[in-house]
Amino acid sequence: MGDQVRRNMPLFPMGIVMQLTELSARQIRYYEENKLITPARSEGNRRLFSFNDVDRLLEIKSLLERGVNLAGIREVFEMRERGMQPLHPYYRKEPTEAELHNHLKKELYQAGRYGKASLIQGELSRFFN
Amino acid sequence: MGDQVRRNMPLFPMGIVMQLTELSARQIRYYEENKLITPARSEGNRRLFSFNDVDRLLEIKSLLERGVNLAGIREVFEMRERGMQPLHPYYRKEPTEAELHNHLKKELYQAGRYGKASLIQGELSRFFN
DNA sequence: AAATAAATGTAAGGATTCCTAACATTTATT
DNA sequence: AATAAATGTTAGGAATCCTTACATTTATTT
Repeated sequence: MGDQVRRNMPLFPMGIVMQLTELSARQIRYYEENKLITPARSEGNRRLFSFNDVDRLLEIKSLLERGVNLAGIREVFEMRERGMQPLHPYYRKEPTEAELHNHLKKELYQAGRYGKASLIQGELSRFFN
Repeated sequence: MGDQVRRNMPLFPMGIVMQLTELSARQIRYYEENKLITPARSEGNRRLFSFNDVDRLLEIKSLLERGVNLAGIREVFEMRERGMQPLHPYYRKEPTEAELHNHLKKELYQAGRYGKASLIQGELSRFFN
């Protein structure tokens, strides 16, 4: 339990995360804009990223490289949060039904391969122990 | 081996390290001035601290709270680096002989107690796994 | 193929964080 | 009391990051 706390501690500034993930500031901010990450902020409004944030960014990058778009990635994350059960159309809100689900399925289908393994392609935290 | 690499990665800016250690910027810079830590620098000359740096700072703080002065802490660190063998007066340079050794010994003597355990009193890295 | 949308680049202006240097203060040692 | 050690405080300047807006590239849709 304290583990999640630690992994969520706001620690890294933008510059470091850019190096760690090899993403541009623009990309990182755009992903935040799209609710894929929610880094903390300093008193002066600067982003402070946690291990979990960095992990997420690495995963986002990996999925993007596999051709999944941001909407798809959002789905993946939501699925994970809801406990791995894929969303049923019945529970969907407004804009879709099976479409999005199928779309995602299709996207993920041809993605069952290896990531680029740019350096770390999973959990950054596991990198530090 | 890659472990040491990771623990030496420059990751944290001054502000975060201040929070993590509850030390002032002045203190941290002063300890660097006295060769107790050697944080990396960004291209723009900003300090970037590693896990090892933070660990060291926490240890410095703990030793200071136990009454050890900076010279004593320097000795402790040197001893550790040289493989735990306490320095023999014979090998000392110029300014001292048994004095410093005794001084240190005396300092450490009344210090065989518990630290304040401000939050983390050992290895920060162990905090993240 | 043209239009639209998604993802990223780039630039400007401003705010925050950090830097060094210098001097002041507090605490301990001589 | 004088000196030294450790820390505080302030000033001026530089680096990093912020948001906003517009441009470009790439993919999708009509």
